[in-house]
Amino acid sequence: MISNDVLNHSCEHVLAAAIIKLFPSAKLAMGPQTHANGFYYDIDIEEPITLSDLSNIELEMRNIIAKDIPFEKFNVTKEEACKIFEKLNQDYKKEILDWIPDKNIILYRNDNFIDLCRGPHLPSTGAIRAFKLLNIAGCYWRADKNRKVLQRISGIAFLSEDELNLHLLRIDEIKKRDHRKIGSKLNLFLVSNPLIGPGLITWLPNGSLIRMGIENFLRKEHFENGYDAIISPHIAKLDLWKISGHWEFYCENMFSPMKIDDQEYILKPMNCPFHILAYKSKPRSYRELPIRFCELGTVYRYELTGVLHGLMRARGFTQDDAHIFCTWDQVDQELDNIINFILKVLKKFGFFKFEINLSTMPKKYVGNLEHWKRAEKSLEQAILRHGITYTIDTGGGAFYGPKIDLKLKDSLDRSWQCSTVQLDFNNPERFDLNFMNSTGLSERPVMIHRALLGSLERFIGILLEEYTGALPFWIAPEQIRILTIADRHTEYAKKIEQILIKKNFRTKISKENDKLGAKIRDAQMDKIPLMLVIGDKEIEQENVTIRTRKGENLGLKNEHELLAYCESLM
RNA sequence: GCCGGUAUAGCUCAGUUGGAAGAGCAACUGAUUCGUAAUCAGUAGGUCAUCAGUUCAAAUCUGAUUAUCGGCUCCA
Repeated sequence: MISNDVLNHSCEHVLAAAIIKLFPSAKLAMGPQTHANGFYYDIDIEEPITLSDLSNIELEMRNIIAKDIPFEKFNVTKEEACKIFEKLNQDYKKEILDWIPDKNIILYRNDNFIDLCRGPHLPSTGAIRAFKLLNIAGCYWRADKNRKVLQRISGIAFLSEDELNLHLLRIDEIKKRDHRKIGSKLNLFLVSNPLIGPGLITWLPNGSLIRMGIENFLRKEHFENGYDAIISPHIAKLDLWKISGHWEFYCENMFSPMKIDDQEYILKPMNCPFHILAYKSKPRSYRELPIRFCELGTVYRYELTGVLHGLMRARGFTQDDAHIFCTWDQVDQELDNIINFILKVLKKFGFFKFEINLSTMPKKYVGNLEHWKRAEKSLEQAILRHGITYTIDTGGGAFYGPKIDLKLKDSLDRSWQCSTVQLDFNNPERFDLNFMNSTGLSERPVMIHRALLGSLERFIGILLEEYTGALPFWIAPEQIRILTIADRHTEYAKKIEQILIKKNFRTKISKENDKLGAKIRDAQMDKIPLMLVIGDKEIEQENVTIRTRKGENLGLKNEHELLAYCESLM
């Protein structure tokens, strides 16, 4: 059984050999196989490679594969390797040799192409059955922006044409589902208006309905789970961010201060300081704990223009944020509640597969070590109690405490990080938070930051891609469209519309002077979950005919049956 | 921010060697009153992203700016 890693790795050597043949002056940098089933090679080459060059390179690669050249492994000393790459004029390889501690170096050879490589490889190039070059990109040597920009050619290899085609279909499917395309087709949001600015989102009526639907759902759930609401401003004095430590540790993600009345203010990158001050607004007793403050808080973070991506990565976004203030004894129970809450909410949106990442103390951190260890342990045990598989990201925590991130898996098997739970014993310290314990002594509470969906914008992006815009009934901006056969049916249609609106369903009457077929087509294109057809027959029997987005005709229903059916979809 | 693409009507896109700005859909107007994915006809819609430059002549060539897309974590 040949692993994908070995296959991709070998294909990458074929790519390098092809490039050297076509561009003899090219200097090869590095070319590992990627995590996502593929390979790339970074090369330093004078002339820019364009997409049209890829087919030539592919052609040369096919030649090499057709010749079925064996991969020969051989050992040399570092000095010998250095001489070989000197002769081949491969400076980057010589640099890589410097980082390798071993005295003996493994090289691989195909024909007259030699590369520095640990292997393993396929026996020969002929074993590569299917591959494709996908992309060209620029990137820095060793990801260091002070060093030379190289050209990266990336591609993918498989053991069979079928697998390759499946993969290409998947790439196609991902492109088709791009939330930015769906968003503009369905008039959901503006994200690229040059007068508003990059990474800033304006919700159009239908998009606003989706967002408000989610917000209403979240509010209801939070109140049922013992949270209290906070509403905080979008800017605050720089001093606040100095106390919280953000100005010191997070300033590269914050927008520059603005001057108001000789004081410096900052657009908020987080909601927590406001919730902390809300906690501090009066003396607290142990009887009040845990205190759970929630807010759909819009935050602004500076992101490099190059990393902005529709709703998925924006400069202004709204978090379903909450901060829980509790005693150390209450932490475990609270963590359990939060994980249950997260799973419940994500399942409501149709996500059932998850992964968890536990991120531990980073190099840049505040607080004492003992608290860090205790907090990391609490988080780990909370995960274990829920039996979800998890991985540990050493050093990936926030500067003020460790965290767990929950990723959901979508139907194309992509994972998205949404939920996050962070323990914080630093801010209570910084802001001098207290409560009176049962023995009359002042004690310091622990703080838990958590978000369920993360950013509403991003989550809606994920939903749109998951459902290709055809959102479930309960969250669809327009749930029901009423289609009349002829003008004389409009009056009855309006009556049905009023009945539905009174029950809080979102519905519209199709206004076009079109045939039924055209109205159905429009509704299908607009991804409306339910259509009600009204003609002579329906009016006569005081019924409507229900047609679903999937094309099912559910037949005639009276008012009561219609409402019951709609209710069942909520 | 950096590297490389891209920018033409609301949307999807044509536009040849530099020589009069195009189509389909959407919109609007009129006719049609129709039973489960497109009725017909007509009208209107543009500083070819912006600003400079080359040229007798620029959507087309050059430069800058803006926006946008793909990358910039994986260590032989």
